[in-house]
Amino acid sequence: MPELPEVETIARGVAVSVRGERVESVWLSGRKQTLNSPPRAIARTLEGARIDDVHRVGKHIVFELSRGGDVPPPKKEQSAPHPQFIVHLGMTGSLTVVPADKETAKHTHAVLKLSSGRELRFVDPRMFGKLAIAKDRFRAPGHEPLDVGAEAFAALFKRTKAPIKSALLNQKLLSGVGNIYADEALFRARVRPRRRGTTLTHAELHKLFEALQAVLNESIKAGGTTFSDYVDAQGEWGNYQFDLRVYGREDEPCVRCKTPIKRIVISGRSAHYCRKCQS
DNA sequence: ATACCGACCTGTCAGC
DNA sequence: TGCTGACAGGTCGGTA
Repeated sequence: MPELPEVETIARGVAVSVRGERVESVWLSGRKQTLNSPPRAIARTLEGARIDDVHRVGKHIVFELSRGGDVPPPKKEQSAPHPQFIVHLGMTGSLTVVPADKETAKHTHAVLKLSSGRELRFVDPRMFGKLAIAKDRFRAPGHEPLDVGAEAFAALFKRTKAPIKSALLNQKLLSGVGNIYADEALFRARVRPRRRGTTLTHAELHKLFEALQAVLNESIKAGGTTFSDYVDAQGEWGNYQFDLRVYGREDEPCVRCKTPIKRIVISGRSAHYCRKCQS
């Protein structure tokens, strides 16, 4: 489900709701595939911890934890940085902060009881999402799409032989771009998804860089894209689905030239483009 | 080293 | 109505 703009929207919403809260207890569904750390480590790290902040790294949501007010840590751990709680939403994950008496949704895999009496709930029907604990300074494998410079961006794709569409989805290059925004950025830059990175000119790479920044920033402003089930921390829908120009518009007329939008499959993912506008 | 492919899961929708 | 197959916003490990 969620790509960078959706994850950013959720992280901001969750941050406003839970900053400063203490985690009183943790319940996990026990489904192992939803966890990337042992359940005991997750419970032990979270219980009693204070949530200092919540932010996005790539497609991950990072909770910064501390134990302020507790007994000071033993000396050897003095320099140990604060642990982090990492949430990846996969395709269908959602994270909401709700009153404790709200009915528990099907496919709920984690519930954090907060000091305010509310609960932070992780729901994920397809179980592609993951919960984990990081020791400190969690890093995404690739560059942040909104922080990378134009030259670094160009260099990244200039040396990859894969179709540019696949390269944009490769989280080791850029962390945060998914299927929707890859298609949208390629359309705006007028680049065909099957073009190999090595064949792109510097001008094309530069246009692609600008296009990607634009679609991501515009979508964050709109609160992300809602297709079926995505909602932010407050349960609100995003609005960027109304601004999509190619994604999900197979056979509909191109907004620029009226040619029907094509859908093809590139390494197992659908790619949408205009065969006239994108060369 | 690089690049595809299936697998991991459940839900929904179109077509028969 | 109900079955079947295709498809879905993501990522991983195995294989060529």
